[in-house]
This record gives sequence, C-alpha cells and structure tokens, in this order.
Amino acid sequence: MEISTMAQAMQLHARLLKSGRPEDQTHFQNLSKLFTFSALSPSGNLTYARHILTTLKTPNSYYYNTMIRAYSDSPDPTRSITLFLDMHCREEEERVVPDPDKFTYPFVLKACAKLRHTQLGKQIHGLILKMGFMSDRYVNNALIHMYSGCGDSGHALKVFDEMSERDVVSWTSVIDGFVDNDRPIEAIKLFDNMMDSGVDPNEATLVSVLRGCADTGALSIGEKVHNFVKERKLNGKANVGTALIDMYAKCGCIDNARWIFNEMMDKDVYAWTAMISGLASHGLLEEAMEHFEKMKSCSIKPDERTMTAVLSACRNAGWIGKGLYHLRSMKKYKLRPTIQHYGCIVDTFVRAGQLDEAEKYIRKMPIDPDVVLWRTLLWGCKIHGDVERSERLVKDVELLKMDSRDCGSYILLGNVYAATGNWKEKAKMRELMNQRGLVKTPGSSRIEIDGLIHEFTAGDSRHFEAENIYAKLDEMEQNVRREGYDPKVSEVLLEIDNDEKASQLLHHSEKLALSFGLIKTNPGTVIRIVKNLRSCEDCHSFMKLISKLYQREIIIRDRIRYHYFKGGECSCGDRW
DNA sequence: GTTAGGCTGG
Repeated sequence: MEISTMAQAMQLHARLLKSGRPEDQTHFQNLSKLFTFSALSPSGNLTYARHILTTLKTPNSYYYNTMIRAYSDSPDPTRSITLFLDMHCREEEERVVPDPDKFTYPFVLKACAKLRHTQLGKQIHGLILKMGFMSDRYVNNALIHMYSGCGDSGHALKVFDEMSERDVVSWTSVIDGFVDNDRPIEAIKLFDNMMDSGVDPNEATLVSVLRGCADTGALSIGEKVHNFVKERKLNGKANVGTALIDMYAKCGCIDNARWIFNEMMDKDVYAWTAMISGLASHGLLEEAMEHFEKMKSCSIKPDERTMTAVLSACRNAGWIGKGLYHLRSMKKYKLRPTIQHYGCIVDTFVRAGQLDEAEKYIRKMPIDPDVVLWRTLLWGCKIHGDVERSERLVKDVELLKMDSRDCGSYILLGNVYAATGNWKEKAKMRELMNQRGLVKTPGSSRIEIDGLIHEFTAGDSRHFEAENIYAKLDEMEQNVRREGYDPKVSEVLLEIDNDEKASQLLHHSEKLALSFGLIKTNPGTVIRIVKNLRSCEDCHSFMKLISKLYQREIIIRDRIRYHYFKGGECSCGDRW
C-alpha cells in the first residue's frame, strides 16, 4: 500500500493492530513504512511517529534513528537529544532499547548544532571516540558541522585535518562554517585548497564560497566562481542563483545581480528577497518596492527576511508611513514582526529626527527592546545633539548593564558627549570602560586586489607594506586637506561594518588605512559601502573625502545607504 | 536508512 497522507498511515496502522499478525513479514514492512512516513514526510506527524515507537516491544535502531532524525529537523531539536539519551542510558525498562550506532550520531550532532549546545556536542564527540566511530565519514562530517554550528571553527578544522578520507561534504561543511563564523577569508582560502587537492566542488560548496565572497566583497573571486558555475551548468539552480545575486549586489555590481535575477527561471521567495534587499542597499528604493509588488503579484508570499528588506528600503527612503503600513501588513502573511522589523521603524523615526516618536515607539512595542534598538535611539541623540535624552536613556534603561561584554554603548555615549564638546564626560566613559575591563574591538576592513584579499585592522601595522601604506595615507590626507585628490589610487573597496567602525573610519588617522588599503593602480573604481554610515555628519565628511579623491560623485550617490538626498539636501535637512 | 547548502539585521 502506498502512503501519501497521514490519514492513510493511521488507517493502515489500525488495520495492522487489528490483524494481530506481528510475526508476519509484510506486517513489519508496513509498520516500518508508515512509521517512516509519519516521522520524515513533510505531511507527517511526529507525535504519531513517537506514539508508534512507544508501542513497539522491540524497536530496532532504525526506528530510534529515524525518530532522532525527525526531531533534529523539527523546531524543537531537544527531543532528539532526550531520545538519544534514552538510547545511550537505556533508561526505559521492560523494553529493549537499541544501542546508538553510526547512523545515530550524525542526527544527534545536528541537533547539538541547531541548539548551539557545545558542551553536549563535545561529550558526544567523546562517546564517538570511545565507541570507535571516528573512522566513519558521515560521523566526522557531522562533527565538523556541529563544531561550526556552535561557533567553534577551530575544532571543526581539527576534526577535518584529522580525517583520513575527506569528501566534498567535509570540505563544504568546514568552508561553510568559516563563513558562518565570520571568517570568510579562511573560507575562500580553503576553497582554493580544495580545488588544488582535486576535490570537485558541488553546488553546496559554490553557494558557501559565494557567501564568503559576498561577506568580503571579493568580487573577482566571486566572478571566478560564477564562471565555474556556468561551466558546470549550475546556473539554473535556485540556491546558486540566489547566492550569485547576493554576491554581486554586495560587491556593488547591482547590474550583474539584476541580470542573474532576470535570467532565473523559477524565482522563489529567496531570490526575490536577495534582489529586493540588493536594490534597497543600492539606494534603488522605488525599484525595490516595485519588485516587492511584482513578487506578490506572482503569488509568492513574503517571509520575515523579505519584510526586513522592504522595511529597510522604506527606512532608506525615509518613508515612515509606508514602513508602518508594511509592518502592519505582515499580519496578513501570518508573519510576526521581530525586533529587526521594529528596529527599521525606529530607525526611520530617528533618521527623520523624530526622537520623541522613536522613543515612544520603542516603549510601546509588543516585544522587549534589546540593546541594539536602544542604541539606535542613542545614535540619534548623538546626531541631533540630544545629550539630555541620551543620559536619561542610559540611566533609565540601564544600557550599560544590558551588554556587559560589549562596549558599544560606552563608546556611543562617549561620542554623544564628544559631539557636544563635553570632553570631560567623554573621558569619564573611557575610564569607566577601563575600570570594567572592557576592551574596544578595533574596526577592520578588507580589500580585494587581483584576487588577493587584504585585511586591515585599525591601528594594525603588520601588513607587509604597512610602512608604505601609512606614508601614502599621510600624503593622501594632506592632499585631501588641500582639496586635491590622488589619481593613483583608482580602486577602493570599502567596508564599514558598524557604527563604531564608521566613526572610527572618519575620526582617526587609521581611517584612511582602513578605507584605502593598498596603494596600487587598478582599472575601474569600485566603491562599496557595505553597511552603516550612520550619521549625516559621517556621511558628509566621507562623501567629501571620496568625491575629492575620485571626482566620482555619481557612484557615491548610487551606493550610499541610509540617506536620501533630494536636490543636494540630505534627509536630516543638512546641506552638503 | 545518514552528513553540508541560497535571501534578513535596528
């Protein structure tokens, strides 16, 4: 009997129970079939599968493994771990519980990865060693995934290094882990090694390395991967297409992103979202919204990420009304707004200088605001010089206690004081940070030249050309001060990851090192601003600097995010 | 019978 619905499965189960012939071979086959359907099919029912499992007198490991697998893929993977512990400790009496085998471990490790349960993952690793499963490729790959998922790429790499035979999944898992753990350069390096060692990448590998390129702004490597994709005729794959759209958009090539998108046959919500958010980040806000409408007219339902992209387009355009409208519309799609969505709205208020509204909005939000959200408002205080509000916020909300490990709020509050010339208070903040032993994480930036990625950290002088770079930067700074520009530097790939980095970039001498990196002539100018250039003030100085350097105002205007310009007037009302 | 894999972020 074929099973395609849960109702059929339950009917069959009832018949089997009635027939009373459990010794029959077909009985076993049918039972296993309906169990597998209940546990693994998308229309299955986990509770029912669990029920079947409990009724079995002598369940074999297949049943347990399948159940653990189903739980590890479910929204609540803890159940997978509980069941594994049952197996491991044989807690159920009166029943023979099978021992875990080589199939069990990959599933339970996946659950650990999902839960980011490093401790348990390590213990299970120990068990695997003890039980002698370390020679199994699947188990090893699952260990790599577990460590990567728990944010421990170091251990993932260790497992990988010690494997006797690695396959494409091993390579991909470790590469993907590096990307997820914010180490995209190592991911790209590993991809190179992989190609050198003759392992053939598949679409999963290409997707991972493209994500790494997107994070680094490594355009020429991304292009190479794109060529490889074409060679292998993998263009048609939805996931590869989406990764390409995203990579091109994040590397500043919105035209290429558009092209890939238009060529895609079946555009799903992922592809649309990648396109919409790419357009939004390139300041093509009307076009982003048109795409959103088009997507809906193709009967594709937006997901949370789509809505984030839409709301950030509204924010970048300064459309408060539209933003609120789209936030409310989420209900229609059965989506519950998350803190990011509310954050976009708050940021829209902040950018428009409506700090009261922003604060009111935060206080009446249906979910608890977090540090980052409060900081958005605090940042607004800095731009608009609202010291009174910022001090009150820090006291009321206990901002400094909210993120004990992170020093972002201290720095921001320090900046608020600095912006109003209150150097005494700023120094106090610095002192407070020192007292509490908080270390400022330096901003960093990456630049890709001829396929080679250089990473710069503020104040760092370890680069092999550091001396030349700093000398050149000084020279450039002098030039800029004299309102000149340096035609020798023709390629800039700039990445500003967060507020702190943005302000660092503009307020310290290292700022130029971060933004201009190597001094090398290269055809074509690519200016990429990945994330926040938050305050108008920052924008202004940055714009001026870059325009003078490159005399390429148009590029800048196209790329800039978070500010909207009308006739030379910025959203905050400043002229520049 | 297993393992990796696309879009979001204040």
